[in-house]
Amino acid sequence: MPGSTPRSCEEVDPSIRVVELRDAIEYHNRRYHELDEPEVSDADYDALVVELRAVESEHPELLRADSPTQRLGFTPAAQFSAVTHVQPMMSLDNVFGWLELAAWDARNRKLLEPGSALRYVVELKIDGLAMSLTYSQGLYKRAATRGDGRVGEDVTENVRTIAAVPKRLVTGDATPTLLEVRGEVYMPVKAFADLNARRGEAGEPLFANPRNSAAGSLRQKDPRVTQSRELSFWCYQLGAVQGGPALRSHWETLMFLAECGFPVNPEIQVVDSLEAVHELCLYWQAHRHDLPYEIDGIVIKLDDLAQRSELGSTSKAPRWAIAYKLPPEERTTKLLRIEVSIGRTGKATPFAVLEPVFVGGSTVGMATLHNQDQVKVKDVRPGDTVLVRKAGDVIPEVLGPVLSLRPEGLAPWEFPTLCPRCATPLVRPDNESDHRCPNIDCPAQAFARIVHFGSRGAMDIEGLGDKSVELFLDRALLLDVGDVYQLAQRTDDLRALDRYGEVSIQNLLAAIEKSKTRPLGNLLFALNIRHVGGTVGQILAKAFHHLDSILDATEQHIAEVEGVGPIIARSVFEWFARPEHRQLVERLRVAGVNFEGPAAPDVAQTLVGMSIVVTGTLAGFSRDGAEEAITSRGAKSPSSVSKKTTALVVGAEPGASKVAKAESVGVPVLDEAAFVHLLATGELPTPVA
DNA sequence: ACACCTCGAGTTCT
DNA sequence: CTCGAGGTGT
Repeated sequence: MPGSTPRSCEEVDPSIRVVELRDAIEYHNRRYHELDEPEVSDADYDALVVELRAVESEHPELLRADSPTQRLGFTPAAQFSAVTHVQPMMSLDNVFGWLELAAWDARNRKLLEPGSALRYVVELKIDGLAMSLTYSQGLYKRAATRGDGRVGEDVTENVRTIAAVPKRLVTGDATPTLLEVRGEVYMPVKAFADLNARRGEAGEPLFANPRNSAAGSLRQKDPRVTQSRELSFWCYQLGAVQGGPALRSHWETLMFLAECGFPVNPEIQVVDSLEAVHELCLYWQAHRHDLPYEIDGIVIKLDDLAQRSELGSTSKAPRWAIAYKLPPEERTTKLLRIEVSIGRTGKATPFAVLEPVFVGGSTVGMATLHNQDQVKVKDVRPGDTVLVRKAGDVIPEVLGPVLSLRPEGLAPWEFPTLCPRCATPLVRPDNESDHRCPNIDCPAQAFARIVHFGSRGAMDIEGLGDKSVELFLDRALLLDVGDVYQLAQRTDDLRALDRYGEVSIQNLLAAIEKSKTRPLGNLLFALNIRHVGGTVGQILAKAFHHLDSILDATEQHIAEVEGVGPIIARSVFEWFARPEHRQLVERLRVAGVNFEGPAAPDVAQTLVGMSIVVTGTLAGFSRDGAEEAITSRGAKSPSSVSKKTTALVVGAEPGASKVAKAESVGVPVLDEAAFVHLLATGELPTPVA
């Protein structure tokens, strides 16, 4: 039996010893796992593995990708370093129906030689994570996420644990020296359900959907966790390749990949008419849930590789492929009851409490109904079966009742007359559509005010989220916004709370201390003045420079500010006129909160007069960071595209509606590189035809 | 008076 | 994201 020889590296040629050890470990692995007849104790087995790892780390040149130390995920990932893709991983343009699909096809035919016959490969768009796998001399070398398309994360060690990903390719005599493939890592619905069941039992938070679950499983520090998650993989595209066979069509490519040992989805089909493509799209639209994994669309690719290179790509996406997006899913569920929540300004918002239903990738239990009129227009009643969908893929929306299923004699819903929290009669002013709780001391309002005070864009106090605020209110550590800066004097009470150790207390107090330096615009936003949001807060800060100037200003004076009309002016003036608000301001002053206007701009004002909208995820900026980069250079950054928008910056996974709007009104669309250039120089890239 | 942009506010789930 | 409504320009 191999492996029983003495194990000093000095006595034995390491290159021979490595082979002995590998063979021995493989041998015992088989006895253990396949034959269920182990010959050695676990400790002896472990010793072999330890020795192999030691030899390999002393002689890295002997390390091989198919070594058991690698395959079994023993090596923890070195924390996801960045990988620049050899060929960028582009996203696909979307179409939403036959007309757009036909338009895509018509454009292709125009660009290709007249009368060319087209064949299409129709693939499922798996809802997982796009991945680039690299093989060197037929051995698994590296896995990288798509990232922003140009640079992704190195997840080699985690992906190595996925059984469906081949570690050694089955190639005949023609092993490509380098092979890069693209595919999707996903979690089968069954594995997802099992995982969540286990997590539920263990009291761990549940994953919302298989996609998030797969993403979370891949981002594990310890590959053994990834290994336990039953991830799988479909391969759908060949990337860079050196020394492979000559391929003329995508279908041939897929066959080649399958021969190499890559899992290729069995549902992939080749058809030669666009009508047939569309038929398949409609088929999958109806049968998406028959599959053991989730899909979010259909991908259509031109089969002929020569035609593909003739068509080429735009900066964003290849012309030769398109994603047929499945329409947002609609489901019916029971409307259990309608409740009313009270916001920080006292606004009473009705919302639907639903029997939880899985729609569009997550389980929905609640959905806003906006106001009384909306409830009336939709005519939804507690007890109804209602149609629910995702608006913009995220926010659940109640579309309306299924009248045929309405129980007999179901009464319309009446807006409550009393505040659900403090029982003060709700008021609805004439000509307004909102009900409000007029009681400024309503605990529901105080709660929402404090949460808002600490939120991002306002005083930005980490550790003062809704959970903590709820707890502090409950223990009377806070009554309202003004008490936040007195928390530092209540450390003994904080320590008495179960969930608060010394570290979290110090973190919270440090965050509160830091918030005292926020600029005036943030403070104004934080104060919960009606009609003063982030933007108006900045406008007022720019106009007055100091909180005391606003305190002293007349209503007319405030209304003269550009962008502030009579209604906002009155709201601001009346807010500062109230004694309890004056008192709050003095408490903030005593605590040492900064009252002064925006710091003088220390970046070049390259974007004055522009209006730049951002959508999707950028690699180098957070959402707020991008906005900050824009506004600090003198431009506006509204959240929607209009004719006046200077440019739309598109990151990964952009909002489709914004991109569509920008294209329809002719607003230039920039990628991140162009955005960076714009920030630095104020120049838009010259449009390419 | 009207059209059109913007903004505020509340919202869901991770 | 959606709705309502404020601000501005015609």
